[in-house]
Amino acid sequence: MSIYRTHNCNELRKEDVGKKVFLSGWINKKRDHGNLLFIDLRDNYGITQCIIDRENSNFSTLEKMQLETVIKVDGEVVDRSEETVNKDIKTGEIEVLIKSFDVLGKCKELPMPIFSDQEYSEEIRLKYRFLDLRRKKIHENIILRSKVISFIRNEMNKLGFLEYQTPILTSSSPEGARDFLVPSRLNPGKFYALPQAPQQFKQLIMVSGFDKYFQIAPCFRDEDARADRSPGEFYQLDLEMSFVEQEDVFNVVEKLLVNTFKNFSKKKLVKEKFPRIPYKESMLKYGTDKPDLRNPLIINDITDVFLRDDIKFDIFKNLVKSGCKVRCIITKDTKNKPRSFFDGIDKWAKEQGTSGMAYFTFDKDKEVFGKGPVGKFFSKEAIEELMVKTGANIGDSIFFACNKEKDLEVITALARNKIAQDLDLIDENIFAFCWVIDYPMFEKDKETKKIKFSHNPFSMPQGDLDKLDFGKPLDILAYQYDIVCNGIELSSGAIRNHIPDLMYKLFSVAGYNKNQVDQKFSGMINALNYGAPPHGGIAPGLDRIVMLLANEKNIREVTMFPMNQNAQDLMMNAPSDIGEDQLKELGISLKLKK
RNA sequence: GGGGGUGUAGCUCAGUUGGUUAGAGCGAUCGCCUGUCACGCGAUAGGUCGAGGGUUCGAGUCCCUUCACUCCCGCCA
Repeated sequence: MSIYRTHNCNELRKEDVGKKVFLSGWINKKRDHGNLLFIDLRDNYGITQCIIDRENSNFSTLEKMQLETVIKVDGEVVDRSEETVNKDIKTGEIEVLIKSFDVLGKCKELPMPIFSDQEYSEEIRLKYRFLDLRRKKIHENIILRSKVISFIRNEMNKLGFLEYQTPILTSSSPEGARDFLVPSRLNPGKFYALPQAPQQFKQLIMVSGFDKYFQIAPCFRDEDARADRSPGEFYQLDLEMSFVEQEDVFNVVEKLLVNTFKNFSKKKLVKEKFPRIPYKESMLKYGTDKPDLRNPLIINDITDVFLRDDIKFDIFKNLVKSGCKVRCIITKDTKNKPRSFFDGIDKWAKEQGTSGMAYFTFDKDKEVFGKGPVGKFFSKEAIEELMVKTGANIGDSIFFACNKEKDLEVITALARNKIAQDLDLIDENIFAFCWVIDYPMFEKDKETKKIKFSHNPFSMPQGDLDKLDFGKPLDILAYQYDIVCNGIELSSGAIRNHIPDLMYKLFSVAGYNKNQVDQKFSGMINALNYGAPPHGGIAPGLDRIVMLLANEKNIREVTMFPMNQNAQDLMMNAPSDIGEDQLKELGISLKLKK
């Protein structure tokens, strides 16, 4: 038996009345009645009310104890009268009559209260993270995270995957995010990089013949933070399989995610077979490659209609002639919405730095007409064509904007969210998953205008490999796929290119010659020459999965010891200065910008 | 690198048009209280109003600079 406790703080029940017990934990709350003192004793498992009165010689010292002091209570379990039962806690039918107590850990005056639903500044929470983590909500989030991880490990094992570790100190790679670098003492002037993902290693594991790999893998990227993106480090459920096609990966991952989400959340999954949306279609219908399918609104391209002569909306017509497109969103049955709703959307769109959203409502007297400020520019026939094209009915409204395709995608995607919010169309109690598939292999860099890999340079191109047209690289699609849930990108993956010659060709399109490829990806390109199996995989972001399950908007709420937005650990004081001697040993001198 | 928000007691916040000695709740300290579970009641202490500069008879409040935190854009194969 432990010298500290016979039971934890969530264990004692009516049946235990009369038992002599030890409990240890934190003083969560005191209620001092002068001659009678209630103490809520808290540990990881729950809360037990302990009680002592003035008759006991320990009363006055216990009365003075700071909250959050760790004590051991020696007492007896006693029954509570019916009126004093607390139904909110599992131990609420009993209490522990304190005989004596010991202080196990003293506590200074607290910089932040533990027992409170208040919000606190991020700064103080992160500096005193060990206190913050005692609070109920985040304590439960972290436990949830642990349970999700162990559930996933178990599921992966059941699916025949084995977990392997890959190096943390590895080489810098030219594609992708900024690397975190680690100087090498034994190789002065040279640097390791922390892996942005175990991408090459997991492919090497396949070449090594292990068939099915997974890992709860730490990934390091030196990029700026967001609410759903930790600076520095995050975790992926990294997985890879040999002798598979896209479909095989989909089957495994759908099974895993459906089981996980069903097991840990009460929210309903809209579809257990995730819909598949080609990248191009997603950009058109949702304006983004991470569509929130809880939102029923869909974007339509109506550029053609603006070629008609009986539309007098000259601003848009002229833009269309110069190559712009027109896209719209139809809202169902919004005829009677107040003017403020429509103008609100337009005003909001202008605030987003666009030319705004035009709108009218499909209405009918003797014949159909457009009701609203710009309705008069559209003939009866033009309106009828719009209704056919968009599936709109009398009483529905149309919001539309005109711009170059890329800008138009951005604004219509934002408008789709905004309108859905205003009309309260998004069901918060569901998970809507989808696959986004058929990503283009390459894209044009906005600034340099050069061709670059749009996602993963190791992806396998689609189609007949002998007939790929490298003269039109932007038309080449890849076996590259993302999983999106409620508008959040959960993971991306691909069937990999395991054919060295093809790899060289694709890299040459992106501006790397054979030597550069050999040098930068030596381990992998070399391995592919010695009998590589066809393989593919994916890497769902673990932190984001837990965020969705815990219903949190910020990744720090599901991370035990996160850094702040400037990638500083306020509790441990990282990063920190280092001594001259350490620098000298590494052959490094600092030239800091002022 | 750029844009927005916030910064007042240990914590969470209020503070009017620029106007007397900057307030409240929680926490702390002291006192009272034997059935609370956000216990109750009374008192006390606690402030560089993020920092610096300016305007003004007078600045928590207006202006400029700067710092910190946060959200977003860029970035994140």
